[in-house]
Amino acid sequence: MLTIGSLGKKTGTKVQTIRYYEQIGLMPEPGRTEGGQRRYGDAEVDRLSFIRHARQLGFPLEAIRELLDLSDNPDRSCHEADSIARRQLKQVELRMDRLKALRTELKRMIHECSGGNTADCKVLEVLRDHSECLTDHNEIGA
Amino acid sequence: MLTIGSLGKKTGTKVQTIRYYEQIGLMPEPGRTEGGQRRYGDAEVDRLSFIRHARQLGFPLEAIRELLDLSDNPDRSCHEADSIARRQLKQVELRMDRLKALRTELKRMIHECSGGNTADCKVLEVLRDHSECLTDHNEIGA
DNA sequence: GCTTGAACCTCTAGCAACTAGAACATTTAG
DNA sequence: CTAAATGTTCTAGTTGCTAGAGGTTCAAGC
Repeated sequence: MLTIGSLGKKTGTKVQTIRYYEQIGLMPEPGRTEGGQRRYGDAEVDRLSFIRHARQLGFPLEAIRELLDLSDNPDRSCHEADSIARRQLKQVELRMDRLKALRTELKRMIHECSGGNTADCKVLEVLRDHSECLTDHNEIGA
Repeated sequence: MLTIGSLGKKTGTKVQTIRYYEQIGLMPEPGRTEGGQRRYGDAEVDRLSFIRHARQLGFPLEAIRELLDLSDNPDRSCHEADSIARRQLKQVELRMDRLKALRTELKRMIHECSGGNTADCKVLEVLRDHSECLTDHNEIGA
């Protein structure tokens, strides 16, 4: 039986985060000692590892909730899990495209900075006048 | 003189967002009508456009605050604006690297999904066992 | 058995950058 | 003059945690 601290160490998760996952129903309410401290078993280690791994891959918690649900029902179709993963891939690709445009613009901005005073600073100039931009960048909402 | 709604339309900003920027001191307190409604002039259009454009390039509001400050003082060195932009570029490149690793892993996951039931779903399997991963992906904190 | 210190407990509030809604006031066009 | 559109303030919600206050429990050493 593991304390919350050792579970955290085993899975690379902060203690607060584990309690947060419990609060939002992503982790089950574990058993407690007489004194009221949480104690975890192997199933919880697996579940938390799953969650953390999915988070590292950028899945939002709601998607992870669905994936856990699918994982708990081995007879359901794999199709749903597949489509969640595809959705996530789309998100990642969308964000990559946006970042690519941003990088282009930022590089151009910096490249042309001559180093005088701000009156003729290229960085500020570009920010002042969007029409100087070549790419269609929009990071807001990414 | 523009109402807050027309300023929003002109700059592609939601009304609430403009008020939020005012609240955190990024936009100045504008003049008001007798009835208490905000009215804006050209200077505010420029300032808000600057903010929005910087946001589109992913600059955090605190960086934008500094950039606006520099923009307001034309005799200060361009160097600071330049280094803020360079910092932003670093961030963008870091995030791109992470996303690249994520994409690789997600693609591999989906590619190998055979389409049966979840008992032998590759997506879930990969999430369960990190050791199946080839790349060092970590999107958390990105 | 007792003490001590690390780790645990709950609860609240904070982060970024907005967004949404309630409940009410003002402005403007017909 | 009325009605609709737009404005006002205030509060709370979003995502995914993180930090702190103030108190309790556990395990080890003596």
